[in-house]
Amino acid sequence: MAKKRTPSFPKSLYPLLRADTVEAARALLGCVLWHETPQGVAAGRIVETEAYLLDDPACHASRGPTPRTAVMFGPPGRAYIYFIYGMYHCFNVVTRGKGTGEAVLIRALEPLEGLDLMAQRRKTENIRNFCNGPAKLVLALDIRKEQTGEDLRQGRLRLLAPGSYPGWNARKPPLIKVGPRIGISVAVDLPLRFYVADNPFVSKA
DNA sequence: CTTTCGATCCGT
DNA sequence: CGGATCGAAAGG
Repeated sequence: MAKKRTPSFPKSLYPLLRADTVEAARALLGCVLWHETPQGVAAGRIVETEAYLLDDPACHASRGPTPRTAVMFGPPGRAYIYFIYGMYHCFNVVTRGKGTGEAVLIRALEPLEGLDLMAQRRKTENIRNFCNGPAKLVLALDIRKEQTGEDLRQGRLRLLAPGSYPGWNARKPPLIKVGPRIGISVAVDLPLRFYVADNPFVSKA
């Protein structure tokens, strides 16, 4: 009988989250976002990210800490989830050390586990529409705003190593493409969006 | 207190 | 391309 592997946070990721947000945005591609609720587990591979930097007017933390963005100024590896457009939420991974407000927005996942739950929550049978957008993946995994501040190395909401599920060859990593960020009105031209080339689950090619 | 507007999604 | 929908944050 095969030994069942417990999903685990990639040890090498934490120093990177603390050190450099752009490198973190690249390194997060391929990692798995995993959420366990009373209904079961839903998980997907991260295929699209965006970096939000301190000196960047599009970054929520760029004008100093507020009640909403306080967690961005805390330790790395925590969840920052915010409410947007009156009806949606977006999920970020906090980066850098205490006092520095930066984060990586997770924009798209390739669905891996809990496809039935995702279909229910997203009210569609089309797998491509489960997690191909920042608010869509929050709905598909049923992530709540109250989970802001949770440590993504352990607990119900986790970041897992790329090898945690089949379908990722660390020896032959896919091409990473770079482009401008989406949905912002300032600093539009900065090349801070990263995505896996030729992946059908990215929100925009 | 009032106003503005947004790191989006969906149907047309 | 416009409508839905509401809280955070900036301004008076």
